[in-house]
Amino acid sequence: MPIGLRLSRAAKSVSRAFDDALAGAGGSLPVWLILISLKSRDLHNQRELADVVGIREATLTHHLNAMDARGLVTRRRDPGNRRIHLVELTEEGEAVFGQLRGAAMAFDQRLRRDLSDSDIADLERLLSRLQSNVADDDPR
Amino acid sequence: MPIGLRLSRAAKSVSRAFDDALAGAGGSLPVWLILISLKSRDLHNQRELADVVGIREATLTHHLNAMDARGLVTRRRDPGNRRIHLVELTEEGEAVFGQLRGAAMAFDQRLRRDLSDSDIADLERLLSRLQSNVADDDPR
DNA sequence: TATTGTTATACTCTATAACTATA
DNA sequence: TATAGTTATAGAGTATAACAATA
Repeated sequence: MPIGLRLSRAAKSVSRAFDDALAGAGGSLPVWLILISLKSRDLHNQRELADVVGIREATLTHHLNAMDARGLVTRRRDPGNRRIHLVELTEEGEAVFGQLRGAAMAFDQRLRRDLSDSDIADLERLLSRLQSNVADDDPR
Repeated sequence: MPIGLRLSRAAKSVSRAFDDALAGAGGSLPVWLILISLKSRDLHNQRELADVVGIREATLTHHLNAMDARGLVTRRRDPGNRRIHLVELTEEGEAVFGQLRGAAMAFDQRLRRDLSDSDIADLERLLSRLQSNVADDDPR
């Protein structure tokens, strides 16, 4: 079987299970990616955030609007450069982040079941290889 | 980094590149999965086809409608059990299948670049493990 | 003019529920 | 009643293009 198809099928199963886990904790994959990016990286504008998450700026705006409506984030102008919107987590946003992190960690435990550290290292190495093998054709 | 996130990111990159490759050959992932399933398996009804592809029956009907409109497949009643619709490739469907197979094989070559047979075997083993680790929660 | 982000719009994939036809 | 498939509808995620605000 083509390795792309194999990866695609595994990723579909795993992604769906992960989506379910995140949904059970009040989130979704894009919301989780946005929250964890905001928490763990020093991002200077929405363009960088969109890049990290792997989506377009307009798509990010769409998600931020929904997260704003849910009270998870606020956007305010950067006084130093008023074109830039500083995205910040609200208290509710922090709470949801904690929930999702818990769900993601539990999911990770389940995923790693029966896998040794060296298995994980192999997997990460192989996934990185695959990713770099298509990188030239995936400039998004 | 959580292994689910790592897989998710790799799969996103690879899937997008694969989608692009298939789109360049006149198809898409679901169309390719449906065509290859029809060609390589002995399926008895649409329920089985949907299962193999990993989608719902109604979702499959949606794709078959589009493929029918494009002239890739025909559906006719099974004379032995008129509830069953036999899905068959048209000449055009065969041609598109060939195109997509070519694109998929070329993509696979690119994906395997610098990977040994044993790397591929490792990857398949690890992906299978991940898949089985979430299988109980992914009955779709 | 260039940069940052939003709005408007639309597409793809997916799903659930209700339905038709057949057994 | 049960099975096979379709239709109707909707929702999530994504994208492009045109726009407004700021520099």
